[in-house]
Amino acid sequence: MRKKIIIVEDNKDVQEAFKLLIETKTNDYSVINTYDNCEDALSNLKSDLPDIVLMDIDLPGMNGIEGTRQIRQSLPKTDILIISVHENSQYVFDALCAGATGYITKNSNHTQLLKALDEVSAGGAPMSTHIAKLVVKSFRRESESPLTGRETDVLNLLAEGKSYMDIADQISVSKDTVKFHIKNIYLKLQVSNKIEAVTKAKSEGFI
Amino acid sequence: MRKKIIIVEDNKDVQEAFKLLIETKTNDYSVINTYDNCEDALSNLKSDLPDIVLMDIDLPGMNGIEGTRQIRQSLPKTDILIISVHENSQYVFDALCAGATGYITKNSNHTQLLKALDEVSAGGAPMSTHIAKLVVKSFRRESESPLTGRETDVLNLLAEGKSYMDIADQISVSKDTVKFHIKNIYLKLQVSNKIEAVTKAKSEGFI
DNA sequence: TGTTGTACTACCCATAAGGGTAGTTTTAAT
DNA sequence: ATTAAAACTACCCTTATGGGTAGTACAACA
Repeated sequence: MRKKIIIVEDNKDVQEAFKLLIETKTNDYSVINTYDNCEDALSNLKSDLPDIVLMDIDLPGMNGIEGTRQIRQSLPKTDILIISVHENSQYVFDALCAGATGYITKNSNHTQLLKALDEVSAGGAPMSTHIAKLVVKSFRRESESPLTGRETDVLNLLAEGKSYMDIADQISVSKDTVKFHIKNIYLKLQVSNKIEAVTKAKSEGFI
Repeated sequence: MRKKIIIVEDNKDVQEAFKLLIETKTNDYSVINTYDNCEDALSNLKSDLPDIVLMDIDLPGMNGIEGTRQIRQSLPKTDILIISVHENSQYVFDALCAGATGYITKNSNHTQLLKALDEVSAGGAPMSTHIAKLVVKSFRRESESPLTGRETDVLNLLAEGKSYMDIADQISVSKDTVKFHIKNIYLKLQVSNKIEAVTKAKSEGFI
């Protein structure tokens, strides 16, 4: 049985192009409905029961990211493939955080789009090279923290404005130990005071 | 002589609708060119020499906000009126920061659009009620800072990780004066150390 | 004219913070 | 069993920080 697809896209031409492409070039998918806004798509969701949603981001009314969030809540097993003109990191991360399965750009060619559908069906997460780089970079950053667990704890408390003594009490070690950790934090972050350490750690995503 | 208008809008229908509206309903404006992306508009800017640019935000390639910035640089006296579907604060502020003269939403009716053009010509800054509220709110927040100018300067330097001495040198006052300002900052923000002061001031938008 | 807000200077004092050095213990990997 | 990293404790010393108090100078405002 063919996988059911719905398209949420406010540009009629793009909508038709995708539909035509999917209906003619493959036998594995069938576009059962198209919508030009999230609201309409959501109200028919329970009757459509799509396997895959092709979702635009810039939509009148509710945007595609919020739409993604709501579809996810309603049908957690449905895959949502974002097809957007935006390649900036914020959109990509927001979309992925909202529960999008993949994120490809509108300038992708036909082969790439169909490949993306197959990837989604196979449990993959298709995204363009550029997008993939952004995502990889974000993950690398998260795991790249040079700080040990303890140091991260200390730095978080420092960021709250706590004194060495406060921190010592809170994590049940001596004041000198806190000092020791902070000295190491400064070394690793190449800074020499609390403010710089907190600012740098925040900007690098360590805390 | 009629004011020269160019339209930057990727949707042909909207483009045509605006053009028709302006050409038929008024004698004060004339649409001399339409573009569906910023790049094309920019390359003809010096020959078009428009008085007013009607600018969409979601455009293929360069977005309308960046486009606004570049048109401003090239023709500072040209007014740019953003016509967008987005009503969220970030877009509005980014657009206004980029140098947009006004910001109206696409669901504005014909009368409102023409009124906006007249307002722009008269040196005004047309925006919908909702948008205006956002802007007003942002200004209220900005002027709500309890800190004096000097205190704000000091706090900004403090936020960079500078010591009292560093700050004193930088703003050419004594270390004790810096201390004095910082004491007042702590009082006003109800905090008792640098980190808390910086964190609070940042979250409240004072720095 | 006097008041108020802002900016500034100058002390005192106790504690916090930053930097150096020297170790022990725990835990995880080889 | 050995090593290495992480976590921890302790001491020294100097400077930075924060809090208190007491003033002066100047411009805006009533």
